[in-house]
Amino acid sequence: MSRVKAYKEEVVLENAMQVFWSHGYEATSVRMLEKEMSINQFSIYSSFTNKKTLFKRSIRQYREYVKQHVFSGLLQEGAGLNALETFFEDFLESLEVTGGSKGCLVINAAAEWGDKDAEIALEINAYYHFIRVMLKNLLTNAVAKHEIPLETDIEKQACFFLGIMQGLSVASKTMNKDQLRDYISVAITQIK
Amino acid sequence: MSRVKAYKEEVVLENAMQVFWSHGYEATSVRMLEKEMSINQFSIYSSFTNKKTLFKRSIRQYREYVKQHVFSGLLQEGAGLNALETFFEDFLESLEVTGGSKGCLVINAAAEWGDKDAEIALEINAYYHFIRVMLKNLLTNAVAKHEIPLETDIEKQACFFLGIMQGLSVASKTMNKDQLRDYISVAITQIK
DNA sequence: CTCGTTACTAAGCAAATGCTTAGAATTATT
DNA sequence: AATAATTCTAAGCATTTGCTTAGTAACGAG
Repeated sequence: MSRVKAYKEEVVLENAMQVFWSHGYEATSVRMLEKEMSINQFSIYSSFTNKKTLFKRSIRQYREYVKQHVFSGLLQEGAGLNALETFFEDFLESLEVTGGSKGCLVINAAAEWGDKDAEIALEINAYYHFIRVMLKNLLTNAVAKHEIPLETDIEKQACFFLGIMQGLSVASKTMNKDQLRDYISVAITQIK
Repeated sequence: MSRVKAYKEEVVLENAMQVFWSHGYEATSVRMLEKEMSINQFSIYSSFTNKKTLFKRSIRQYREYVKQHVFSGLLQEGAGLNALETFFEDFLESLEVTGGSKGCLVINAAAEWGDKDAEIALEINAYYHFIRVMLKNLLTNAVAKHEIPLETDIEKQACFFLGIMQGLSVASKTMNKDQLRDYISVAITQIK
């Protein structure tokens, strides 16, 4: 049935996500997108409707990305407090190479959009939900391993560490490594 | 000496700051600014050079604004842990009226700009410095009042609470009151 | 090979962007 | 009242914005 697409939506979407991640929504133009996606505007709009829809898809794509490239250690079967500490250490390590980080695409989106668009807010909350569930599993494991006290309020601590990650996302853009290390250190120490 | 300005720079700057606070840098157009500032483009450029300079001035203006309207309790002579707890409680209270908050202008700027512009990064760091100093004073008072342990690492805790505020700024845009309460509760409990 | 459907190219659209400018209006000084 | 300096009005500038469209190319089905 007719001509076939010369690109795969999943791969051009990944590229779009990277552009939005680097520049945010407003500062990303469709011209930038067509360059980085290596397709032209017609194809963008035919596959993704409009810029906002492409952005929503990028948020979902980002979630898949971090599952594989950022949170893999935290998502492993039985991951506990050690995994969390390693995650933060690795994050700090990755900083001295790059300088300031790009932060988290979704948290950047939350800062940029806030509550203004209901559909975007939905995507943001879905991402937060994913993080919170991941953290709750991890904390449950940590209790089972006796890494943290039995009476730990897991729901509460999951909200706390979600907030910590939101802080870390924006703090890592301008604050230096030592300050970030202090920040993380206090967050981890309090749960032991 | 010639014709006199029909506006005061300090008052139109305050208005400009409010627009940037509500919409961020990119999503704020010069047309929006001239409406809210009640002066036209010529006057904007003649008083503030260009959009970016106006934004930098707005960041400084915001610092003065929060000194009076947000952090007044924390800046009072001898303010300690009680003041900090009250601050967070008041913040939570203010949320159920508004729905999601606008967050902090400077933290929004950090999320939007990151490290990309050296001058903006400087303004952001100046603001962070102001917050950190305020927190250190507060924590020093708290130690003196025996509200928190004598051996408290004040530098470390100041970095921690600065991070907490960054997290709170973005979290308060989409997360609900109960989740935010959990987040704050853990942060406060750990220091006692 | 032809036909019908879909994808691609490239040009183009109106609207909005940040910023400038020519000319009129207003003021303190002389 | 005349002058010189500055502010204001409003139109206009080139460029960029998100998005569309007319024409052409590719491909599977018959």
